[in-house]
Amino acid sequence: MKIASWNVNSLKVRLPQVLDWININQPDVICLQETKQNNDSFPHDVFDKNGLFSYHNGQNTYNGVALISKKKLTDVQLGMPNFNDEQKRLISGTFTHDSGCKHRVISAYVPNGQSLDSEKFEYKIKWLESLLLWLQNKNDGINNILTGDFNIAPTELDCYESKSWGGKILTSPQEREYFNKILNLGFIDSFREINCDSVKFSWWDYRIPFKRNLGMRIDHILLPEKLLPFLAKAYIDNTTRALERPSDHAPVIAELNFNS
DNA sequence: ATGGCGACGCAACGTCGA
Repeated sequence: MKIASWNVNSLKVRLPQVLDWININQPDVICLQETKQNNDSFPHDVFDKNGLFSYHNGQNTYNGVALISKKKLTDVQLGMPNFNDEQKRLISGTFTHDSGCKHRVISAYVPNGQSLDSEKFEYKIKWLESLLLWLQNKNDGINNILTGDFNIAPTELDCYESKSWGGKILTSPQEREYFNKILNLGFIDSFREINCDSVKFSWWDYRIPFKRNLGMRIDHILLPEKLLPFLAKAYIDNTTRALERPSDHAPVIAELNFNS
């Protein structure tokens, strides 16, 4: 099973790149963030034509999350019932393997937070609290695969110039504490499991030339601990960042091998 | 080099992202 997560920063602009990427990489499920469009204008027909099932929790201008899957998903839910959120930042659905085994795949777009003393940061913390509660209550026996743009660089390895960023938004102790609280629910950071000490990024500011590689690793695929024995690969495809008119984020990928 | 770029809504440039 190949799972990918990509903050596309406008699906309207990035749709051709997303289709190309899917055709080349053949993910079973790809989770998108920042589609920046309403459900009415979502290109379900385009995905249909490519033999893909698509599900969207949409919003114009900001936010918007989607699941694109080779198989039909069940129990698709928009948002978190325990948090009445005007911003469309979460969608989940259950993927059933040929074996009958089920996995709930979650596409999350965690708020950015702007700065530690802003109201947006309070909203980010509230949002993360709700996510923790929601995950705790999802104890129906189906494994949760939590993917998305977390807007948190978990450790110093995940951020260029950790001295200058240290403590600021995306790298603060508070945010990292919440990331660890999520892990403590029984998740593993798939990328870090496979790449113990490598420095790789999933986002690069548009204003700094990509070739300088001043980025952060803020997009993640978190797997239930019990899936660790099946984790074959976890990586970031930063080639998309060098394309013409790129998203500022690159796809992150985890491959699970249930056959051996 | 804490500068700069890109998307959006809207039809000029302010807001937001990370």
